[in-house]
Amino acid sequence: MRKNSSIDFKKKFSQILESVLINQQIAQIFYRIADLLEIKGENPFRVRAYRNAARTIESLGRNLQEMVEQDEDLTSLPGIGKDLAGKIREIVETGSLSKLQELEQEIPPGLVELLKVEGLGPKRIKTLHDKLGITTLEQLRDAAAQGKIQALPGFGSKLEELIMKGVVLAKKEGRRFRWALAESYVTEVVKHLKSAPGLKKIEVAGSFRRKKETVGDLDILVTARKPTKVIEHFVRFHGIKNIISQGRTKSTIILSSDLQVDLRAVDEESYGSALHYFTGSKAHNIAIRSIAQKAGLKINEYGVFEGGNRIAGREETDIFKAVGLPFIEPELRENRGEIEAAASGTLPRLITLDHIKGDLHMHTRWSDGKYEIEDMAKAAAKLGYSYIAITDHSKRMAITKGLDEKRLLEQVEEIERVREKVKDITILKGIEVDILEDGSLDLSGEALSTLDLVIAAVHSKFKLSRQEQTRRIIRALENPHVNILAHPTGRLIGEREGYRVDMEQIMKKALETGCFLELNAQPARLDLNDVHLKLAKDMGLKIAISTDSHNTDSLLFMRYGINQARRGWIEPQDVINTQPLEFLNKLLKR
DNA sequence: GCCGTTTTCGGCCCGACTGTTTTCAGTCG
Repeated sequence: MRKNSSIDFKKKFSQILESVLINQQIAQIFYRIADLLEIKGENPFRVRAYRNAARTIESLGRNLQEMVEQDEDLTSLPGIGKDLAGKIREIVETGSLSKLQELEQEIPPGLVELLKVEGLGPKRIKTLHDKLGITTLEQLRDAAAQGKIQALPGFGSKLEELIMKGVVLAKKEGRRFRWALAESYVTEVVKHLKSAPGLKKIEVAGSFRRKKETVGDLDILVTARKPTKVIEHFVRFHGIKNIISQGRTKSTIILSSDLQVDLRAVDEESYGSALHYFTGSKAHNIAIRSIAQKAGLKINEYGVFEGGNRIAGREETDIFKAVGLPFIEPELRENRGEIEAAASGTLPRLITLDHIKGDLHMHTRWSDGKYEIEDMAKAAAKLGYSYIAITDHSKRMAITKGLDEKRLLEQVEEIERVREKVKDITILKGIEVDILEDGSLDLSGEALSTLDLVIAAVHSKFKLSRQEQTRRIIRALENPHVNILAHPTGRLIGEREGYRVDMEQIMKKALETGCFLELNAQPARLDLNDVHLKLAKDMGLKIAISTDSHNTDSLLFMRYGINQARRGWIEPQDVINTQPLEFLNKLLKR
């Protein structure tokens, strides 16, 4: 009896395993419930509870499915109480949630889509539904076109116009910009703002300052003699598609790229608190304000207040001081434990670009790179590095002219010649060898044993099941020649999901075999992500931050890798290519 | 729905802008 039910359980498990990554699935269900409850007009704090829980789950390193299986106490997770723990259990065990099904019976699912329309929130959507029976974006568009909306109580012609525009944009909504791309817009907008009359301070806050891998909009904070002048100047930026709002201290524009930019002007005496406030994250801010509240203080973007008196706010550190904490780096401000760490004096001393001593993943003309070994070495030496590794593709990557055993040997000889010519940097002999479908490697052990380091990578068969893909990679890590697993999930931000793997298992295996995981610094990869990095750190697994350069310029991508590493709480000693060559070589002897 | 070194009940971050208003609701971040 018991045995049977456990078999059923396992069967259902594996079905879920096959479908979606369970944590993401659960978070999505909770977000959806929050939207539905909001439209229903439920208690906003209940709505927030679902969103908080979803955020916790998204940034959880552990696999919830395993936690349920091992009967761990889910209520120890922040924002998860008895009720939501039960719901998580239900999702893991049955693959769905009855509460969600009930809500979707009750509320037309199309209404959730309407939330994406600018200017429409739960209250207005409810009115549109109750008075006009609108349940879809199409019906909304038609009603607006027929002038039916402006006649509703609380609505008017302006709002109707806004909705008309909003319906078109709603479909594109949700687009996020890779950090590096956002940076190029930041540069332009900031340059424009700096020519504004009377501008004093300027800083880009928001998720951009937190170095999030993608950015939804830009938040720019300024101080100025006459803020309205700066805002007037702001809305004259050449690349504007649309001005959403323009007030005395605040304005929002949409760039022609569809990137939204918010500008906020504050007084000097409020600059620090405003910077903290607009840097976020929202979850971090709420947590900080709650602490302040308990201490009888009030924190808003204008300062820290006791009674009616501002007692601080000029510097960002003032905010932390007010709640008895040391400064917390922006990259950590996600309410993922940074406040607790600050309180206990265990904040990480985050890695910086200066700590990097070399780059362990790059390509040359021997495969799909654009430059010679010597060019790459000289460019890296200019960056002040003391070593690099040349890691071209192996033969399976035919399209890249990947190396077979014979050409690898030739390349090794070539590296030895270049070593004679370029003396101010050490060139390590490496390879990025393909992991074949069964987990074996694309080159013989004999060939690999001549090298200083071996990076193994998945470049094919992305669609294997989670179990098969995990087994494949684990087998590769068991190969005694392998040192580093490149871009461990294979994702391309905004383009391609990663292949499905059990990252915890992979990390355990890497730790056991003396392998390392790569943080690939290509702006489209940033693979590992912040949550995985934190997991690696917590497990004591070291990483390599590498640019995977195919030309000399992209050696500079290292800084994107550093951004990501900092979001993952990574310190210099967690990274192998911060180490001097001698120690690195020891680490590479597994 | 969560949470608790003043609380197991009664709180839950806080302000700007817009449009529709004649004093404010709704949305947004």
